[in-house]
Amino acid sequence: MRISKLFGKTQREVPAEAETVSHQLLLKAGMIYQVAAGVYSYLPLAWRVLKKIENIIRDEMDKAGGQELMLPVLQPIELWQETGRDRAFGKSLFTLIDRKERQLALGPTHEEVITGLVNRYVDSYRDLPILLYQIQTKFRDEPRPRGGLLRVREFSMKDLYSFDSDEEGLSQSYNKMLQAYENIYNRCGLVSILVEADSGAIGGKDSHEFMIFTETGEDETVHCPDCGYSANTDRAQSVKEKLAEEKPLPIEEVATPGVDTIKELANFLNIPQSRTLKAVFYAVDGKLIIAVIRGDIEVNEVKLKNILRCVELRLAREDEPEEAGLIAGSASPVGITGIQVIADESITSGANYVAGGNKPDTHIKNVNYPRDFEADIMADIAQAKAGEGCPKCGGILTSSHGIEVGHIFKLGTFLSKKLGAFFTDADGVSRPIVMGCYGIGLGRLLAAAIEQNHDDKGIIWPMSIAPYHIYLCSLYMENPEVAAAAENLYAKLESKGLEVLYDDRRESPGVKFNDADLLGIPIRVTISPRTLEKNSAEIKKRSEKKSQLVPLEGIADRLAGLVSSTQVGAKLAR
RNA sequence: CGGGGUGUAGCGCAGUUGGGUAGCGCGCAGCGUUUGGGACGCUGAGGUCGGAGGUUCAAGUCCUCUCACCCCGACCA
Repeated sequence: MRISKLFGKTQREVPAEAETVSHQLLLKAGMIYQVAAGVYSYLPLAWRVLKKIENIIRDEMDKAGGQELMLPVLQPIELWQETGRDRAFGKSLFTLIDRKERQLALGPTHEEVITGLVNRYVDSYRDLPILLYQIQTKFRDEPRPRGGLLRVREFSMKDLYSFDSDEEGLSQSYNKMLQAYENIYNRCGLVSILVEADSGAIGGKDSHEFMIFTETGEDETVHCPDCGYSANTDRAQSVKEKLAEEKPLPIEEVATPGVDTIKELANFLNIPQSRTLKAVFYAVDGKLIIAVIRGDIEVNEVKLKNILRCVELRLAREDEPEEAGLIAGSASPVGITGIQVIADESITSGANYVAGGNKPDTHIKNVNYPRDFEADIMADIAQAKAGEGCPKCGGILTSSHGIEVGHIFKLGTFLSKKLGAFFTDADGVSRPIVMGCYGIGLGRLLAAAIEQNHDDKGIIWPMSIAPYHIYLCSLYMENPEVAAAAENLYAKLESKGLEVLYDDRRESPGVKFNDADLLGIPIRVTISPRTLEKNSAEIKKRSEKKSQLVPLEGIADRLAGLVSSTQVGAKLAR
């Protein structure tokens, strides 16, 4: 491809609104164009990258035994109502009304549709297992699109669905996908890590995410350097600081004027925050509840939501506890009735906590569970954080930010039961199909690749997903010898099947070199009067500082070798 | 939805306080001189100042309403 003909230009300046590196570089390189919030056009360079990623994914899915098919974006809303996932997705579901006044959803994912399809064609255990996948556009009306391609409302995604006759089969399918995903990230030149995850609106039991660590990642994970335990903080467990056991003392009121946060309370009484009990109010599907947890620990809302099996969970507004007759700032479950109390397991150890007095400017000392209050539900609703103990081995957890580039789920049978997808087993008994699903967002993967592979000059594409292999940079195109040599080499490289981006513009060297660095093509070949004096061209890898002068004689073969030898990228970390 | 912010030429911004002929840099077009790390000179094109309503002799600037986009929280590939 000649740059003089390429649609899209690099830009010197980039809109101030772009904050993440990948967003800035994609805009600066002229690879994407924003049409609306979370909606982008891909220009040719970005599209080439996306197709390369897609082909790697397709290849690995096929190798794992997947069969590709195509499913509709338009889906009747009834299908979503049948599984109840219209409520789980809530406002994220794009819906529209057709001319006959029927409500349709734009598919945010395709479990419902594919299960219906499988139901029609699978009758017997002999038809199982089966792995089906599609790579296509999905729609989610995200509350807040952000970070360029990292979080958008319309995006290309690969989803594979597995259908097995039992849990054992599901595990096998799951492991196949696990391996395929590792291969995908590896081939895309990305270092990813597998972490335990929450399944969210998709539903199901076990799920894992593949994370790419970056400074700007929106997900937080904890991990244990000792045993390798890794989990998204959405679901991570941890061993909290242990408190000394004490003999329970009698309850005692204490005046605490002007104190209404845990921090103030601890300071006021000169005790650690871990000796206090915190009461957090949530509105759960319109109803008020209290979450009780040790003062030094945060409530994990994902865990809480899962336990309550609710659709909407949010922190209560300030006026809501008051309306219920509760004193925000001095609230506790002690002596409270008529409101659901969910307590964290952390409060079962330790003793003689300080809790709210349910009266203004008053707290109570020596509160002990279960002596002084009851919990309707006792569960782990604690947020894990770095420095706490590993739940598996007791090591010290660390944490890091990352981008979720893949998510796999063991769905089990809840969708097949709801949608009536049953098969007949070897004993002639009708059973629900055991399902799994496995997703990768292509655009996000593209953005993550940039997040992980760039420097202050621009992108550094891994060879396997680079839009082109070679940036052919000819300096002083008006010099006929340069032009002739460059054209000659361009033709030769293309004839060898190499993908060449040929900078044939009459621009100054500075412009060309800067664009080459920005666009991040893995290998740069420069031809100029200077190199031609020695019958040579200069070869430089984008990822390295040094360059070398190479004779034009045989250079095409040499470059072909260089391209194939740099195909495979980083190894997967686990 | 809650909080914060921004809308002026394709892009980056100034001008708004205190109303008075719409500006700068980049980019774009033409000519010339240059050029191994974002060159220089001259000439030129390009703007419903996000939109609607209002105040005023006069509105980018003041008032009201509204829309879009970005950032922080709840959601996800």
